[in-house]
Amino acid sequence: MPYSVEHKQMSRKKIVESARVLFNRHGFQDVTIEMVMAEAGLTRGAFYGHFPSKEALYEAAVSSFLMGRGAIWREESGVHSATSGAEMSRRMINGYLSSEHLDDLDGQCPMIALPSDVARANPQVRLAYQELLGAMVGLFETGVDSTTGPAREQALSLAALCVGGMILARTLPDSGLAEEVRRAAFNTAQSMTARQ
Amino acid sequence: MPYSVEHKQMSRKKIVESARVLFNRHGFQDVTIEMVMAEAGLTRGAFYGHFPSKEALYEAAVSSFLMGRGAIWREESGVHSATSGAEMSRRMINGYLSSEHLDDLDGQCPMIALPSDVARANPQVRLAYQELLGAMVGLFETGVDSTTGPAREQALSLAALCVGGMILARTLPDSGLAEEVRRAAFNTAQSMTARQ
DNA sequence: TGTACATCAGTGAACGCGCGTTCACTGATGTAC
DNA sequence: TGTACATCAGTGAACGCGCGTTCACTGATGTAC
Repeated sequence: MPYSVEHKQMSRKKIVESARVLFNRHGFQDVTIEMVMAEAGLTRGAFYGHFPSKEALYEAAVSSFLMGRGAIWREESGVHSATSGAEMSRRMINGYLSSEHLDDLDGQCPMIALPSDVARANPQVRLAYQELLGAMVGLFETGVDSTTGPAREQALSLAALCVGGMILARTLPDSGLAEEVRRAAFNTAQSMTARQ
Repeated sequence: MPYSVEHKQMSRKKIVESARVLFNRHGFQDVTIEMVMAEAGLTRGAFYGHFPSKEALYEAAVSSFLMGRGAIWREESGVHSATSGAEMSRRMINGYLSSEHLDDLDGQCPMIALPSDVARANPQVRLAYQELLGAMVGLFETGVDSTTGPAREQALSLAALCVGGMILARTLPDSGLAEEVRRAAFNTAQSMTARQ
């Protein structure tokens, strides 16, 4: 047998990782397979040994966020400790609507980086996006102020506020205004968590 | 002199209108100049008599929303009548977060249709986007519940909620979940307007 | 231990196609006289 | 009023370039004997 299976899996992982970063920064269409493969230390032709098409890579890249940084975030929010839902939500909002996240073009959440790209992509890609939202809403559901309205409704709105605030802040050319939007969303989002 | 100046302006208007609809539906990159010109009843070559480049058309298309349907919306919200700020905001939210707006791929607000495209476009295009947001925030500023926090902060958050909710609803492949997000954002947004 | 061989991840040149842009030309309009 | 002419919006073929995808080939790995 040639090489080891692990070797090929390692290449695949590098390709997905490069793709996630490049797609986040430049969007789906402006990134070429050549760019992704070069970033992964390989050449163009090898790509089709790992993925059937560029769109298949897109799906893998969006999904990978959930297992990568998304998992770290949930961990840091206290998902596996005895942290209350409200405290978890506050921590998540703290990270998600932070200026660090706004500046992190490479590592940002794909929900912020790629909304209109994904809206026009195939169903698999959109499903990967939906799973990201599902993870966020699931966390928020345990931490919103349910005296104001149904917890699920509050959680969905809170997610829309977080994602929407960051998308707007990312898109506005006036960085002062962008920062103002981020801060406003941050404050309002925090006020939607249960106080205790 | 050949033709009339009005004739050329009419062509230009048709081009921008076709572009706005097509960009809204397919995004910037998937729309070709050929498609835009065909929709406007012209041929490819004529384009460069009106615009120096495809990006220049992009800017014009985003801007045109403000003068077109955007103006109608503000009118319908009661901008020029004696309607209270809160009532105006409620009407705007009613239209913006409506299921009709969610289904209107051609006529929708570009803030929803094109966020990640615009985020990577040139500063002029981003400025056109910013002006759309500015118009929305300006209207909301007079109508939010300012007992909860500064009116401007509330207005910015409300805009983020409206735009974010619609972007998510548009992107999710599960239309049931999409509708749930739209409804949640709608209810939360309405509850953020001043009651009186 | 050493040599022949099979496997297959990766290489890199080439193919096809599409699209933004250019440009020489057309023909409708309306002015000049 | 009628005819020649200047203007320029629009036409459509062609150009160039880039990128997704294909494919014949290479060479490193490790097994067979």
